[in-house]
Amino acid sequence: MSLARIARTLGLSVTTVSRALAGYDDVAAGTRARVEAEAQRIDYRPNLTARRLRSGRAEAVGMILPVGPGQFDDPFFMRMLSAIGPALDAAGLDLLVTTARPGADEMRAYRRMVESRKVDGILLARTRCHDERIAYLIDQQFPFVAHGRSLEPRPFAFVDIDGEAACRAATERLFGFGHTSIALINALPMYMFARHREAGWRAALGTPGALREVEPSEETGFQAMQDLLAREAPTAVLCATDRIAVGALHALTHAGLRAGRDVSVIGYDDLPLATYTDPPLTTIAQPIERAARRLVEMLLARIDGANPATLQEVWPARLIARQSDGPPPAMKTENTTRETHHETTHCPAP
Amino acid sequence: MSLARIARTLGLSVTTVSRALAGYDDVAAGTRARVEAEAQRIDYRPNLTARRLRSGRAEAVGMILPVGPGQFDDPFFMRMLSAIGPALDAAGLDLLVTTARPGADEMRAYRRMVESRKVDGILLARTRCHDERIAYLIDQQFPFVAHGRSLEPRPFAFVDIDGEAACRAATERLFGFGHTSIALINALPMYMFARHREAGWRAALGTPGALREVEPSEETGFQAMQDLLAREAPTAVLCATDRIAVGALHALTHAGLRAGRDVSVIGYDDLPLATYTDPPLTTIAQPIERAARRLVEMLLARIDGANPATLQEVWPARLIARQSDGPPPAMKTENTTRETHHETTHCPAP
DNA sequence: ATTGACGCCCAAATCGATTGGGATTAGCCT
DNA sequence: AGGCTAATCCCAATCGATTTGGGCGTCAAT
Repeated sequence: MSLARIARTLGLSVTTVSRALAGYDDVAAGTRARVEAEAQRIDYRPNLTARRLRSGRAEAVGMILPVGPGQFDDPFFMRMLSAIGPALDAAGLDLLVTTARPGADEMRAYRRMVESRKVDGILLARTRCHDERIAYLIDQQFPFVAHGRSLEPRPFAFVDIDGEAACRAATERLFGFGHTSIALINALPMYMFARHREAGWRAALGTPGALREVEPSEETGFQAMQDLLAREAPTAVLCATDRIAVGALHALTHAGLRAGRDVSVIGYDDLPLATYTDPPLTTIAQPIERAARRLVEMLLARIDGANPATLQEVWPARLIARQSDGPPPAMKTENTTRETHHETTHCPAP
Repeated sequence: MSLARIARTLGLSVTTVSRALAGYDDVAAGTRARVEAEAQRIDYRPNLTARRLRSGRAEAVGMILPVGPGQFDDPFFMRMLSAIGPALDAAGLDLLVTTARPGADEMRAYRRMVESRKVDGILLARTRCHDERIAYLIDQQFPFVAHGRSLEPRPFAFVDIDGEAACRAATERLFGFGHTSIALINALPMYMFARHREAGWRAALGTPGALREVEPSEETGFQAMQDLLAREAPTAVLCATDRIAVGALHALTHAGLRAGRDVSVIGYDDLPLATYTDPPLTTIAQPIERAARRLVEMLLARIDGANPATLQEVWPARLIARQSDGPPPAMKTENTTRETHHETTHCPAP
């Protein structure tokens, strides 16, 4: 309809109009000017579908959001989407979002996305230690990048945050306060990030304490903390996510304990909320937005055929000290120099 | 490549293969069986791009997420996305997500989406009283449905939650406790939902109290509450969102006051978090997921040409009573029957 | 035997943009 | 004049599926 319309109006062939607009140099300057003027006049937009059919490229990337009880409103994906959006926009790519509940549904969603050729590449988040999705995409040689590592032996492109170093630093901070047994309420060990956080916790000097593994949410954090209080009664607890930490804080309140005084709590994610818990939550901040932008860059490179082994980055996280941690009760009076609100500590790389 | 491949393998024409697969009745039963078997064998998937080009339909709907400081991780959109996903899936539609920061950027994103014909319809959320996006889409006669109403005089399809009735019920509940002056920390009045919540607050019996209007977040809720405490010192505060309420609760703690005893707080949204604040937050729950599914149904109807005036629904919200509200301090001893955890009250329709 | 009526199948056009391989013309050289 | 090059422009094929408008047998009715 459209290229043809310009061609008809100007008495040219569709070919010439197309080439004029595409910048070929076998179009006379005057002709090109006429074409451009007319295109401007009728506000011409190439039909993307036609272009896609011809070029074989979808000019879109896909992302599959896990949905289901407990994770339907995980703030994490929203932050990623927000950062990915503008980056893709700049590259002229669309973002196709599909949802799938973990399980059989999920692989079907990936297969459909790959086979239908609706997208040129896929963004994958919340990687798992043994990740069927990653194996499938590598098998298919389909371009993708992951937020997070995996135990998959074949190389793939990823950006990850160094949760191990961050958790080691957080645990050492707690040991530094004088705690002797530090519990970890972790995410399920199927998630790669959980494994890294646990490794950091274990790598810290001193004896690690009790471990709980839950699907992260306020509810599960609450329950895990209640359970810890009833059994091991730790004086410090590292939580794999802020949502877990919120539940844990509530469990403390519920038990008549005060976080930061009776029991230290450190979270992970630095949700906006974390400043406004009671007490404000010491937590670990990840540069999700920057990571998301880098993921898009990498995906473009992968689509252009870049070697995935050269596209692997691990970025540092940083600890945001607030008031939910401190010396254990027995030592309370000894240590008077508390961290100040919003102090920032950079975790060292491993 | 594909239909043609089946045709070549079977010695048929592309036409016949297409018609066999599409269920036309001018294909012999045996031929159809052979075609279907072969399609199965090579796992045939029609090329969507080609189908789209031919049919002129994009088989996709779009949604534009507002991004920018303060709202980048609003849980609201994530919940909508989660519910929209499966519904679209069932209808065979893709979801194209774009991001835009409010302002000039935003309208450009809408225009691009409409003009490029990348989508057949648009889902629009967080409506504003005077909403340029709605006006534009109506002007263009482009199918869309909104989550929320607007002051736009021309009819358009929407599902909205009756925030007015909900807020009136919440305010009356507070009056019922014996509060005499009830403040409202509202969202900015440009948002239609804010206007409705304010209307409900005003419609309740008794004298309304102080009003604050903020871009909803924990931070702004915190500041507004501090300001209220310094000036009007209300004994009850209704918050337009749970994020505001979280900030408000923190401001109370900060001031040495206890929510639910010294000052009553009611939120709105029933985030998963709300159960785990201190004290657990009395709030208003919206059926976002069901609404999102209905929005998809409506959008399909609109794409098929349905009259938007017949696609307008307002659904009730319900109050979830927890422990952040109760009688004002002076009357504390009189009232001993407190609402129990998780009690549910249905708000009457207006 | 002619005429319909089916039953089954196919060629070709179509959607809109892109592209390889010419075609045409003018200008220049020998 | 014949030959060549360069500058412009266009034909036709292509991407893959859908759809229009028949074509060609076969069989029954007239």
